[in-house]
Amino acid sequence: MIDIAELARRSGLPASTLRFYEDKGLIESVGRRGLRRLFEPDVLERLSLVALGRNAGFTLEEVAAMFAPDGKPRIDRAQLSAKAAELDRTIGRLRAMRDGLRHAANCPAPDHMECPTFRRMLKVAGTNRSRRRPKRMGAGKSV
Amino acid sequence: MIDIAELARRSGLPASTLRFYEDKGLIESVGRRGLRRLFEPDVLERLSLVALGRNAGFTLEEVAAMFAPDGKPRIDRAQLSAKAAELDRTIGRLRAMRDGLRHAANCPAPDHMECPTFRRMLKVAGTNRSRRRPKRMGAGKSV
DNA sequence: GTGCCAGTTCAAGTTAACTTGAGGTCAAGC
DNA sequence: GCTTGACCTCAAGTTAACTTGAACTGGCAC
Repeated sequence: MIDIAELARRSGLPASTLRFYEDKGLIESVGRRGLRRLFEPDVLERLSLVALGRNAGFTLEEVAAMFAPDGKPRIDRAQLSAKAAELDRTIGRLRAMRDGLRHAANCPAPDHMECPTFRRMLKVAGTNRSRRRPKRMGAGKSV
Repeated sequence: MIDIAELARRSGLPASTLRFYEDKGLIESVGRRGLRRLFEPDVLERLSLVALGRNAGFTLEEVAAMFAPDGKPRIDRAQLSAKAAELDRTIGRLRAMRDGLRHAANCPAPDHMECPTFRRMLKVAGTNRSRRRPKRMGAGKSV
């Protein structure tokens, strides 16, 4: 049984986030001392799972859905594969973009618009429109 | 001189977005026919540049700053290099995550928590916390 | 027993990048 | 000349993931 301050310290997450996560059903407190929440230490593992899911690009809602009602992780392999494939596509796009940026940074052309590589990037940028992708990247402190 | 409907059609962006972009200083209209905005056709290239920047992970504000007051792109090579390096780090993280997801999707362990690879991912997820990264991914329709 | 301070609740604010809605305008077609 | 519908403005709403603020509470040290 650890209190919220302790959990915050050990997880590196602010207490406000822990309350928010509890509200969202991502973690559970097991009681109170006064008003103060008490958690089981294994919530730390749970928080790692949440950080992992967020890192992989899942939304908090998706992460929440990955826990069975009993609290055990219930991970859908097809969903993981799908996310892996999505990451793979993202990686491809980012690599092209990175290479293009590097080129542009070193390109001798006085005006970028005259550089063929730059113009090719422009074309690529104009392709592949897919509306509304969340895709926030951030990790979680060591837990 | 094309009107906003034409620009919307050719850029694939809704008129509301074009107005929004004008408001943000990303594009400029050169006049009106009645209330209706009129644009020079080269705004299309400008929109491609915006799409490119967004693809590379710049915010709209950063993209706006890339245009000199005279309207010509004024691109900071150091900034491009920095963004390339940032993309490179992101790519590394995503690759690790993708590989981990693939493994987890195929892992025979009955409970993911018993899989060493999965546990390693958990550890990694717990590292590398960097607050507030926007990182929206989306492209722009052919322009 | 009492005051402190870290906790609590709940609503509202934040950021990015847009979208939506209400109410208004006007060029063009009939 | 009148209707119409696409465009206009401006404010407010949307989403994700939190943070912040105001008002309150209660275990613990003294």
